[in-house]
Amino acid sequence: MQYTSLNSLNPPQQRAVKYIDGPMLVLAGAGSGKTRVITEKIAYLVGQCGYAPNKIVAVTFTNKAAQEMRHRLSNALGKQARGVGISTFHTLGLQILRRDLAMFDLNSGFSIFDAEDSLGLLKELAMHERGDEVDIVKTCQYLISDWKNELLRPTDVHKLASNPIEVQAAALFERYQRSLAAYNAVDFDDLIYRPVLALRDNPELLEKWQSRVHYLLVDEYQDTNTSQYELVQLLTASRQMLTVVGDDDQSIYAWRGARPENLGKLQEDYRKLELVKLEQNYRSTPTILNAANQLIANNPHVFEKQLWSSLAPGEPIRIECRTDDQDEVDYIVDSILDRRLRSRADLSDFAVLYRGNFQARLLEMRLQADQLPYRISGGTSFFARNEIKDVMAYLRLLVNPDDDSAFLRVVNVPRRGIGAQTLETVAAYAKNRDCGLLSACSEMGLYTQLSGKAAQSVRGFSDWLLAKQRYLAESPMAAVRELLADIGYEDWLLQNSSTPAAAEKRWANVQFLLGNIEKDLKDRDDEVEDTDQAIEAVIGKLVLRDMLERQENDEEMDQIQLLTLHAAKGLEFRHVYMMGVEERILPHHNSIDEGNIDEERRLAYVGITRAQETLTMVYTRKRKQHGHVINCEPSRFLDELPADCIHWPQRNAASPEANQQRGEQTLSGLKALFD
DNA sequence: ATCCAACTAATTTTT
DNA sequence: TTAGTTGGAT
Repeated sequence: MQYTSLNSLNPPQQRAVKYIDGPMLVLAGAGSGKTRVITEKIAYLVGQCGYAPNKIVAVTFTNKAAQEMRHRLSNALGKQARGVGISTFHTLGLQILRRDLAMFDLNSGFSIFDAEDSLGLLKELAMHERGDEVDIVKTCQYLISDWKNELLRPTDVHKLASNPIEVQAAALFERYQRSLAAYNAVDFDDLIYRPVLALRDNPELLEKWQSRVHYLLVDEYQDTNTSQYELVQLLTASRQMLTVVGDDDQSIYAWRGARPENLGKLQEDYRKLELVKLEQNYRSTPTILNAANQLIANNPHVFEKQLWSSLAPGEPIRIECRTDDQDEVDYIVDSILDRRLRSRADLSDFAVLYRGNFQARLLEMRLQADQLPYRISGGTSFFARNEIKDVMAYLRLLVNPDDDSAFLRVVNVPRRGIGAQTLETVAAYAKNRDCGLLSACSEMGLYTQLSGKAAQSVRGFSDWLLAKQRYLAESPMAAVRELLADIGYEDWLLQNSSTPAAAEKRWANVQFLLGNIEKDLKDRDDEVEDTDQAIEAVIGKLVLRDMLERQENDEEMDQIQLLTLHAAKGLEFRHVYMMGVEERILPHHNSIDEGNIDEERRLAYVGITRAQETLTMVYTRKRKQHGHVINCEPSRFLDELPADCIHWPQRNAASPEANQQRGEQTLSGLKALFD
């Protein structure tokens, strides 16, 4: 294998790729080619250093990033890329759990609860005893999640809990974990939490995984939380062979447990840590980079970094003041249309970035009125769709009869006349017998407590499901298709959708899901794996939204991109518009109150560094909020930008309020004269 | 079981 | 303002 591509790397990049003697931290500024460095390094490890592909593991946060890396690696490495373990933290954790089911008290086919399932379970546990309010339970859910990310066990938390809600959450935590175990289930956090706890106090298990991971690479390291970092540390403890890539200036997820200080902590934990900074940016004009540098210089830094670019200077950053939110949207759209003609850009070269999703609403209305195609970030993801959750719940239940969450979702889809009363009875019986709801349904004893009609429905449901379960083992796809046909799911969608067209789309979503499952099952057939467990593995992966083939260009490709600043991380666009660059929005008012302006500044930094050619920042004087008009002030971040990089015509222009005030003053002055 | 009215809360979001 | 949720009524 030839490594001509190494020559096209700049010197720091080459150093990052070629240093393989010990732990290394790559500080990769925005647009400095970090993904390229990671993939080249893997190729180098395999091609030049004799590492077996399957002894290398690369971890990312999202499936999208993992896919991208896999794709790029197969370009660099060809067939050998297949052996390299590229996965998300959660998938890696899943593998650890799956490898030693017994150690984790799990049975094959165990379920993975998503946030919704987990909230449902917590509600069940908390509200049963006391009529607690939903938002209290939600707070508990967050607390428990935080604790898991900090690797605290229920016993640790009992001592720690300081206020009443924490005490309650701590009590819930313990019962919650027990329930999950009873359901043969884990939640998302458990996928990392439980493996780490086990690796921590089980030397044999640790050694086993250390010998599986000879070299570890971690992407977006600034986003790791405590448990993820601990996993990294454990896996690399013996060999100390790791490369982590990150950028403290792009840490924008502290609010969900990320610990950017993990970057600095590496220097303490790996004494021989080698450091490389990637400061050459290949994305943006020097004007944009200077502004970004200057802005972020206001944040404290462990590692200093100066991005530079060898491109032509480029246009100044345009800062626009508009009278209100409608005017803001009109300006942006008009400006995009104008620029599209003048610089012969496609609509997809334009991105509008904002702090909160609500800001996209007006923009969407205007774009729709103008019939301009756009793509909006967020929205209900594929797996949040009801039809997908329904089918997934059926699959989960088939594979794991103890999954009560799935049972409850599915029991009346379609309506089977099994009401709340009946379910109460089943649940009570199941609790008594210490078994899952579905198992309870096949016990004779239950039917002494149910009336004829209810008993018949429940019986029918459970017998039918058990038959499908048997069928699933011999012919998974046929079983699933038959199941959906039996319940008349297509018709059910038709009845439960607003329009026939919507129903058709939802049914198409289901077909898409089935297609992906089928494909993944086939892929598994090629490799040597237990067919019996294949469907279980496929469903487990599906819950993690892994392996799903992107449903690409079902519509137009040339669309204006509408994104939150968070969603924009990692992307780039020729022309970027940042809207609502105002106090209380871009430094968000909650962050102002809590005093963490730094993360908001990083958010602005991420936004600015998305732009390749031009950047326009817009703020308004007034905007409607919750139905009321409020006055706005330009963001403090605008004042932090260097004057020679910006074009700000309306800077210090008197605001209407100031004018009005002045008017009132003269008026009162006149009054005083008369008095 | 289903539907409607009233009430509430309103950053960011992946797995 | 609006969307989503909850509780009550039919």
